[in-house]
Amino acid sequence: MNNKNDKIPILAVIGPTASGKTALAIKLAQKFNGEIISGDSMQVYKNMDIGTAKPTIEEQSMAKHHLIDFIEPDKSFSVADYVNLAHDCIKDIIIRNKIPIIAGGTGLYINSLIDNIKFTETESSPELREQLRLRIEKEGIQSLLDELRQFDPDSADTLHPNNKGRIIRAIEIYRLTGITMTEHIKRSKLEGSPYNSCLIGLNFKNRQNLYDKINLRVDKMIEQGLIKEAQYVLQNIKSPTARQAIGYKEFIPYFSGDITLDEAIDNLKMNTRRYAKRQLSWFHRDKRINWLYWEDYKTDDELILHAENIAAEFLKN
RNA sequence: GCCUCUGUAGCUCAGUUGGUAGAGCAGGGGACUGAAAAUCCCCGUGUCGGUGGUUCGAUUCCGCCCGGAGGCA
Repeated sequence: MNNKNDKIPILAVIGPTASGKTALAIKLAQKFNGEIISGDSMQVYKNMDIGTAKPTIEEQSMAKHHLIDFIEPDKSFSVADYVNLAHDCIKDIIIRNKIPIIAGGTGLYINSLIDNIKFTETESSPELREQLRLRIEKEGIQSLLDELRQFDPDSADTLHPNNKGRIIRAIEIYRLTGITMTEHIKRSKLEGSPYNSCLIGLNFKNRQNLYDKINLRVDKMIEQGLIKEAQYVLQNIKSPTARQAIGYKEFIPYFSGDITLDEAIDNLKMNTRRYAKRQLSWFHRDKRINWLYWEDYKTDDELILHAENIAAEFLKN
């Protein structure tokens, strides 16, 4: 008897940015005695509160939040770090007899966690990447593709020549571990997952409604002082990770006087919309997700009630 | 009131010496295994303002009408 009852049950609230994940996750946590584990690649960083739409102090007081606001923006952080921490987090929550609830919009992180994707021990090498980047400048991308093809023809065929980052990574992983990207992906999935997860996806039927929400939220962020926060982050933090975050990078040309504030805000809204679209692309391929659309309910409470029923049904087993 | 310019994709505009049209941006779809809020790929049918006329054929030429900008009174 090796059915799903042997597995650890976890709830997950996913969806594009500004779809209402935080609020629903808190409701579920309150209802089912749960604790929230963030599935967000940017909310892990300190000093980036407004721009990453981190749960407020008040929201954090309503439910215990994990993996938020704990790492210096100058430190590097990756999926591998995330899953290690999150697995421990889940263990801890289960021991204390509570329900783990994943909430976030970083598809790669969340899928890697719930599907128990295994990463190698070896960390990445910024030096090697820089070296390969320089080689592209000198010799062109074809040179790297030729090298890659010698040991990993599958990756060489699949990767688009313009996708330099992935090509560099495919070479890096082989040089560092002796294992090709193709082989690594295969092995990463071998173990199977210890979790049985109930995935609730939040979205709007009309894209425009999502975009209205996004635009509105950006305006709110500005009111809350995003410009000041961005100024601080851009001045004090050199790591590329923090500076590439939406809500910060858009202000670089504003602070340098190249565009107006209104232009920066418009760009921020646009980049957030595109990000939401990419998030949806990622989540759409996961057929396990129970999608709930706000327009299908007369009130927000009705959607929340429905989500609670789905979760209750799931947890019963 | 008269004169000139103008009306083409959601926006800014090309263009067709008459054979029903194309760029940029916006937007849409997709990929994704150690910086993923990153990185990358694919996608352009729209009553060519309306209506009559000339023509085998009009978005293109002509008339009238409607909308916009400027000039003269």
